[in-house]
Amino acid sequence: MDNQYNPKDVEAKWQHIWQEEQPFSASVDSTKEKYYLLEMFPYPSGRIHMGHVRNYAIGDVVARFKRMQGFNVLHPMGWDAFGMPAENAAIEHGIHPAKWTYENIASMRHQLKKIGLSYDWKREFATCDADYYRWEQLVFLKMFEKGLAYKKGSSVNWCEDCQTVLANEQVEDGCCWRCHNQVQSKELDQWFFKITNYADELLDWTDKLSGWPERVLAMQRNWIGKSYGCEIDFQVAGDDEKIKVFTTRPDTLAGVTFMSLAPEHPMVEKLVTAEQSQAVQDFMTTVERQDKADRTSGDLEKIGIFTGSYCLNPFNGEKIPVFLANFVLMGYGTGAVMAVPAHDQRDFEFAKKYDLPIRVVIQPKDVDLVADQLTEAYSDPGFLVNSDQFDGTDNESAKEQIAAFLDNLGVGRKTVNYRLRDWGVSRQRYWGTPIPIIYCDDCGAVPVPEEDLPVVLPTDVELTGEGGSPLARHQQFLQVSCPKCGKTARRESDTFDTFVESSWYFARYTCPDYTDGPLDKKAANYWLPVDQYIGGIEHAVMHLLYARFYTKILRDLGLMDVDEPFTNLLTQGMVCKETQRCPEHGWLYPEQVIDGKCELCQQLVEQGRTEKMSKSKKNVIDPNQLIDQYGADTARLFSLFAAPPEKDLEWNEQGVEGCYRFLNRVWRAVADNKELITDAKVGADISGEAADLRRKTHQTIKKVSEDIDGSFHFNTAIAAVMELVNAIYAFKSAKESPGVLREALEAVVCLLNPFVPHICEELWHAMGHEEGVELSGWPTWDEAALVTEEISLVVQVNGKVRGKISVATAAERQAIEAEALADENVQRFIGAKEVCKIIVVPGRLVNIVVK
RNA sequence: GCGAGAGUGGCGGAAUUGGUAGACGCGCUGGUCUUAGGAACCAGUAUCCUAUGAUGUGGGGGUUCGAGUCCCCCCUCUCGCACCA
Repeated sequence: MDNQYNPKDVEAKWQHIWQEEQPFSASVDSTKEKYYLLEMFPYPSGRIHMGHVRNYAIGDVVARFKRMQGFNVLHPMGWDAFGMPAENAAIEHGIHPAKWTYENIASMRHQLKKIGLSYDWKREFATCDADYYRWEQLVFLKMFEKGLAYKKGSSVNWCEDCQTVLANEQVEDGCCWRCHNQVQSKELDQWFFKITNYADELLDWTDKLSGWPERVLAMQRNWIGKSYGCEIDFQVAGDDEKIKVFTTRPDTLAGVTFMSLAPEHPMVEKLVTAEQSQAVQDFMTTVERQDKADRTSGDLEKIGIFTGSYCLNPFNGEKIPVFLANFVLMGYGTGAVMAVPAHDQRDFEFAKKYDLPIRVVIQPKDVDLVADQLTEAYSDPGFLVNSDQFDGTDNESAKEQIAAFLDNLGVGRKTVNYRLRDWGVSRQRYWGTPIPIIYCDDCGAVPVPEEDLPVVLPTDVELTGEGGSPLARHQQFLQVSCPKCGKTARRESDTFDTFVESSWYFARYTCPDYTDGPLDKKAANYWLPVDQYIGGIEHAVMHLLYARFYTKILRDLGLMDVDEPFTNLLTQGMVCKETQRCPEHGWLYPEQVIDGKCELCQQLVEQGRTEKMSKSKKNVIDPNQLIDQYGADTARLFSLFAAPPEKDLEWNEQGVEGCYRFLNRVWRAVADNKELITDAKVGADISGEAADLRRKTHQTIKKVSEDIDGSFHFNTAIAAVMELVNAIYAFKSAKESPGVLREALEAVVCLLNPFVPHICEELWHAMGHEEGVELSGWPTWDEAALVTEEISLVVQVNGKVRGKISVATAAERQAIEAEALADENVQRFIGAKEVCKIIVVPGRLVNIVVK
């Protein structure tokens, strides 16, 4: 072997071998315990960035570790290939989205292979492959059949100039990102998935996903937003119509002094009287303007307007005014709120502003609330007052009793409300999965017959960014005959939200080549659920919730038998770097700064905050350059060593060099001792320095095993191996005990293999092994080697360290106490004081308590 | 405002059940070897101090023989949600 560590040659060699021999391809084997490891697949933007390197390095550690432990590991990779950037590239550069996407995939695949990740590349697919999305179309048809996919009107951002629908991220300050025209809202008929049917199951399982970070579960619970309450009908005065409200506080019903409706409420037109018509018009204009301007800004002033109508409180028949209020949302509850100013802060502020009555109906025990002296709403528990037969009842039981009372009268009922809305999946875009529906004037929305799938996305389109989706103008695509009646019909031109593809790709990896349906049930049931899923926290709600929902859909369609897709979830932190700025040239790339000066004008560079690596701030490190300079193993090692996976990682060039130095040390440790350790065995009786190194070796095996397994403390695992390497360098009895040295070196190579696989394979073979290091298995520690004859204990006097003693491992308590008391410095601190207690913590310390 | 998490040397970060605070790495200091070194190796590196001594894990209380760790109050920061009726 070479005396010099040369990462380029070593990495090229092993990557070639892995390419040829495919040692990481997995197959169903019911005799072995499976382990499905998955990292969130990337969008093929064209370039790998440091966030990817970190994400995939973390995953690869687990994959290689589990494989060494003997698990049957599935570790696939693919491409989340539909989406807007491909269309934008087409508009800007005239490249077809398909060409752009597949070229990006090819270059990113090449980059990923240079990192040396242990993927089963045979399972790779892109979601824009018709072989993938055809099954998504089939699942959609089944969902349509079961009423889980349905159509309803919904508004989108619309640019009149470009004649196109805009995604939220294409709207900047209420204007179109391309032409800066004011964005309008437009009502379109769109497809929805009935995720609300699964709201309870999705919520209930959040208590059972013990392998997920608590904050992700909290975010999902919050998102689902289940609340228990009551729906109450308020009769409109002088009319048959009723206004339905949802409230979580039926106990405050007697305190209702007005009603607030969302400005978009369907009954508004009917309720507004002639006298109020102009005022309401003005109000509506204000609110519309506000809506756009305030989407990004914070608090909004609470404003409202009287409709001129009244409704009746079903509890006491009181006539109360109906207002429109800007803070009432049509999307939550029923879009109408019974206002109780004494006990709800928003209602309180509103009542104060418009001089509406306030009536206290909940009294706390200790203070006496007086309506016109309140400075804020009282929303804590208490007893009912001003509520007729319910006076004196505590408000918690009053919730039940009043709900029952209303139910009896037929004007109210207990209900459950969710913040979660159904999932809108229609996108007026080209680069996505076509929705397999045909519209017929006579038959309505007709599903494409299964045998006609896939509905293939046509490639002969022109993207201009104007005039809406190219599919909506593509006559050959649009014109079909109705599958039911044969008449001329029109194909759906919308495509799916790309979150649909990412909601089941993990299942398709278990059987990517299956041609008889979306999933090979046997393979899916063997591999799923994913044992460990790894990705960014930014997907905490949308992607992860949709994937959970879709899993339940696939289960209920009988395609597989799992309830939840991901048993354990790891959300890794961002990769950050210090920003640098030139007073004249703005943000600078790291390589533009030479000795703290701007390369363009020699001015002193200002050091900015450490922020997430991003092109716009130019605080980026290109993984390709890094790998060229130091090799993939160094890049991997640094991203695993500098911070625990779930925390943000601060990039530091000197830290990278430190990792490179460490790998050099490891290399030399083997190279320098190669002859000496050939065929060396651990001797029968070893003592002194050799026993110490052997203990260190086995301690390290234990520590690294425990740090990786389950807890992902990669940084401390690597630190432990560094200590072992330091011990190897300090070992002076190599000639006498080459076997102990060999054992230590082999441990280093095995333990490091999941982190830096190229160098480890090379060193493993250099040490004379025929088989690969992965096949050698994960090393196990020998408890006997951990035992020492003597241990060192700390002696404290009143909790402060005053000395150190060395005692036999098996020493009795009495002997330890005596030894501790005999220590000279300890005696000095005891002095004339009385020893009242001696605490002995085995293996740790002795604490002498004196008075 | 609500929810979640965090605050430890010059820096990134370590510290099972409460049990030697600062592992490991970076940086820095000194040394060895070298024509030279930004290579390699060795030693040192929380603060104060003459000290075998005192202080020290955001601040203030408390529990304990003993608190970075447990309890109470407060401060700061990060993330998520935000008029949710």
